[in-house]
Amino acid sequence: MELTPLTERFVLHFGEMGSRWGINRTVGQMYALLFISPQPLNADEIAETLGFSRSNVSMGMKELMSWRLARLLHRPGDRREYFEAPKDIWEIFRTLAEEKRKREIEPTLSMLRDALLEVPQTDAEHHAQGRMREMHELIEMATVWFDEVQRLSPETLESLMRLGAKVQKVLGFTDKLRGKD
Amino acid sequence: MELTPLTERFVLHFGEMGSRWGINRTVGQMYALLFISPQPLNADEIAETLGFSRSNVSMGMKELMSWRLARLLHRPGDRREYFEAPKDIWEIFRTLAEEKRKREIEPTLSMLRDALLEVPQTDAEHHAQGRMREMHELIEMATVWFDEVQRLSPETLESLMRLGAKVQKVLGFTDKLRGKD
DNA sequence: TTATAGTTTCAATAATTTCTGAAATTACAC
DNA sequence: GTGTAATTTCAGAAATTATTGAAACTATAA
Repeated sequence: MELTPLTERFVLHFGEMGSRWGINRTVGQMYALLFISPQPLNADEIAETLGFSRSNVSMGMKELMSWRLARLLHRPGDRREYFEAPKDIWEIFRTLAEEKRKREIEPTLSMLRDALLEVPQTDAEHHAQGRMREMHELIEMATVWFDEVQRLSPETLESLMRLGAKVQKVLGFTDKLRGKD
Repeated sequence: MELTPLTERFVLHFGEMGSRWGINRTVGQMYALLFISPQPLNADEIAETLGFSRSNVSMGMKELMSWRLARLLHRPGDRREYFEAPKDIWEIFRTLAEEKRKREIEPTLSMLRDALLEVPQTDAEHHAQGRMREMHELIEMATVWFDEVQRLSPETLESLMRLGAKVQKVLGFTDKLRGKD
């Protein structure tokens, strides 16, 4: 498969951004390629298009599958494995949020929970525990919120998002909006 | 400054998680230390407590300041620079979200905007552009939403969060809740 | 079975990132 | 100004992470 200028730009960008997003360059490119591909691709096509080794593609796809950003499928009469990226952009959004939460938030939440069970031995520990409690409460609240909101249908979520800050008015909350900084 | 077992655990955890969060181990530890410290610390104290080189602390603090997760202050009669982490947990949350958006989302949004201006030359490009449009729309919507909601006071935001999915009921939206997968 | 296409593993190495110590710079007190 | 404490810079060393190619493994067709 040949990349057109437009698709190449997209793929290269995902490669560059990969490191900021916590995946590596080649995995970022592989995902971008799957995302824009009109049909599932097999590992050789991916390796050939992007110019990576076959083994790198194998490992990269494993990683993408662990993020649930790629799935495996087979075509009748072809024993190679094909990969595709989930189509529904809302599903991708949710999946990504779930995986990030599992990897980047849960471990910390769990560490905080443990730390809060300890009996502080010094003033310093007492203070530190207070800070940890604040952190724990915020993260806990945000994740519970996320859990609940995630169960809404994409349509409702979209309406809610489009409502934005106006939700506050509609609900009759009183609030002073913050200035731009 | 000596770390107690409780604070050491917290600091080491932030070091470990650092790489998943896009900062490195030592910067993660530095932030954790500042976060739980009851008073501002100078660079030597940080270096000594965590066992890093003085120059590493200098670079680390620069990075934390670029994330607005640390700020500089001076004490009368002491010419060293002291650092502290913002106290308000909501402010931290907002700051982090803003910085992540700037670094991890804006560049992609901008690439997508450019790509969507191009006239597709082939079927493949046409399809790819369609996918990019979906991605762009979702990100755009989410960031506009975030902009607006961010202007709410922490109190309102907290009420809203505690409302969770019930917001949908209160607003009279009809929606079927999604099962747990 | 066996042959072989397809996939994965893994040790070696390439590339990148992190961290340090020494030198340079800056800021302040005298 | 000069001297010194504090900070930053930066080149190289150390550590980590990414990538490859060859070998091992697996599944299927003949």
